[in-house]
Amino acid sequence: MVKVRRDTGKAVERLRAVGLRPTRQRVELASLLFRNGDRHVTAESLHDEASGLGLKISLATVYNTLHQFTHAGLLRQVVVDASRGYFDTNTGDHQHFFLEDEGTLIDIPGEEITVAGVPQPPAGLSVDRVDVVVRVRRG
Amino acid sequence: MVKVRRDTGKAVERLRAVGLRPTRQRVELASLLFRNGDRHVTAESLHDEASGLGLKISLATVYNTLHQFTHAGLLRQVVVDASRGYFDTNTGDHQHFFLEDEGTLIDIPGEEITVAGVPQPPAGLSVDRVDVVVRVRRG
DNA sequence: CAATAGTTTAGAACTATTCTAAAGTAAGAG
DNA sequence: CTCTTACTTTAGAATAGTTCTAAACTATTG
Ligand SMILES: [Mn+2]
Ligand SMILES: [Mn+2]
Ligand SMILES: [Zn+2]
Ligand SMILES: [Zn+2]
Repeated sequence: MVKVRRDTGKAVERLRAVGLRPTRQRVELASLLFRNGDRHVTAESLHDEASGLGLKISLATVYNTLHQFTHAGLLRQVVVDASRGYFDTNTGDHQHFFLEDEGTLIDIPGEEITVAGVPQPPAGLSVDRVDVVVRVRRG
Repeated sequence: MVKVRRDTGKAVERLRAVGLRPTRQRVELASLLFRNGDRHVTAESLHDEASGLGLKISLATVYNTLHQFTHAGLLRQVVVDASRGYFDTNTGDHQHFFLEDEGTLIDIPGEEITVAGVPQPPAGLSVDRVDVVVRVRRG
């Protein structure tokens, strides 16, 4: 008989696959982040969520973990707000609606949206990525 | 005989036109910002520039002034970096290259670049603006 | 188990930005 | 002009998000 608290197995595998030790904290955060579909979190929102579920983890570790996951390719960062950093579990080609009133992000699939007419970058530089943010408000 | 230290007259007019008192500090900053073509500044870069020219102005006033100019429609803000806020003297329709290594912005005219296929925003919300950031690096 | 490299964390430190409240100044009235 | 007042500037304190430090802890391997 195996005792399973949560769907922790997949998280452990996922961590091992990218060369990260499956510590309790990393497994718990990975479970929260990758359980369902795509998510957009800030360090503090994720920390609050974990704390609210009774998980014991420091904010510093949440920051460390989000960066490690990002460097491992499990997450990407999204810049939409000068005062908060967002992390996105969807690392594929896509763009965002940003609800300025709520501070929330909604994905726009990469197949739906297109950017045309990007001029050639200045000499010696190459395009790293093209980000589109559609800012929306009530009204 | 009129003593003119700088091209200060246009700045004074511009401030009066938007209902801002032409104080020494606002006139000096407006002169720096709007003298030549388009500029992209951070509060600190503008403060450094002013200080370097021997102008006496506090960083708090630079922040105040940049926000007042923005609210008056003389500037707009650009979000490209989670750790710094940029202000843009070009308030027209355009997008940006962001040189991630240097932290500098280059305009892309609005007529050159196009975004197609933006889905309808969620119910009750309307599009405020669409921002495109083309992130470029050496290589 | 023991040894060790990697990890977590409390709290200090940092950085960009905003706030406070006291001193200074532009603008209109007289 | 000069007075009066509302607006402005500013030094320094305060915030907020994030990173750093270094000491305690733990996953992994032999
Ligand atoms: Mn990083
Ligand atoms: Mn503002
Ligand atoms: Zn996304
Ligand atoms: Zn611009």
